[in-house]
Amino acid sequence: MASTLTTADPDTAVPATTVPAAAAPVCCAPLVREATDEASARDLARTFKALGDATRVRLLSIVAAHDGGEACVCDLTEPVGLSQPTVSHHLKILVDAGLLTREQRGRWAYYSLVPGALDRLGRALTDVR
Amino acid sequence: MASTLTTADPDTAVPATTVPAAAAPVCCAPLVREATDEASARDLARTFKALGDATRVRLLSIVAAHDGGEACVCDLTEPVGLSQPTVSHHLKILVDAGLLTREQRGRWAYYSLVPGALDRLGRALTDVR
DNA sequence: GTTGTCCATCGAAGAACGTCGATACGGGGA
DNA sequence: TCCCCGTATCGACGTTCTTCGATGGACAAC
Repeated sequence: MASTLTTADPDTAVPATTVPAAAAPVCCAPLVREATDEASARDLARTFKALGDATRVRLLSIVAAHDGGEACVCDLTEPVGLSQPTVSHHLKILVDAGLLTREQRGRWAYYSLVPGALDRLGRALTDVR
Repeated sequence: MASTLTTADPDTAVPATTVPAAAAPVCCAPLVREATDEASARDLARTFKALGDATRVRLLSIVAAHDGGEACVCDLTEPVGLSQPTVSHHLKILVDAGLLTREQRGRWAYYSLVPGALDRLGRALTDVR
């Protein structure tokens, strides 16, 4: 007890751990007023986890700052000071998170930012406010 | 080879792995045009890592949506369905990341969002573009 | 003073992560 | 055709993370 005396917990807290989605009781839901549901939180966390490593942040930044907004693996191993397999591993994580795209051209694999990905993520952050 | 023919790598890439900071060659640095340096990347990644867990995203959201924008631990254990020590642990991580503040009032510890933290983080994201 | 409640810390167990060397695949050039 | 070069994948190792139960400290009520 004492957990239900501060707000209307029985409305959302009790089923919040198991409720899948849906609902949207009233119109124009005020941002994330009723707290992000479990599925959305998992999706958001998945993307943030991809950015939760200094090497990957640097890779993203280097790719963005590179000529034409794209770079191959051979351009990235030296700046981050890691082995080629490790860089490939990090790039795959960024691709899986929807932040980078991979395009094979001849022998080289070129990575570039997904256009609206970072903006969308940034907007999700200000929504949680 | 082949790694230096696409851009001016020798200018920044070679010492980029060891250079601490400073520099700022010209005025008004164009956002993160020359790629985020190692220290900034580490700071950013530290914050993103704090958001890289679904439980912590939900905690942040629940706190924000709570009455007065604050909540005590007893309000949070039930919605996320985890033990009290685990919730305390996650809250500490969010506080250490500068996303939440803790205020002790009587027996209760109230957590609330740090005002500009999420906005600042969101702006850092759009800057990397 | 004693008891009960709220919360943080401690120690441990299991899972996940970052990194590497070795290896395999695939396309270009000789 | 054969070899070289750029990447991805595999297996392994050490570290970090998530979670729990148990414990201890602080405050309020009796």
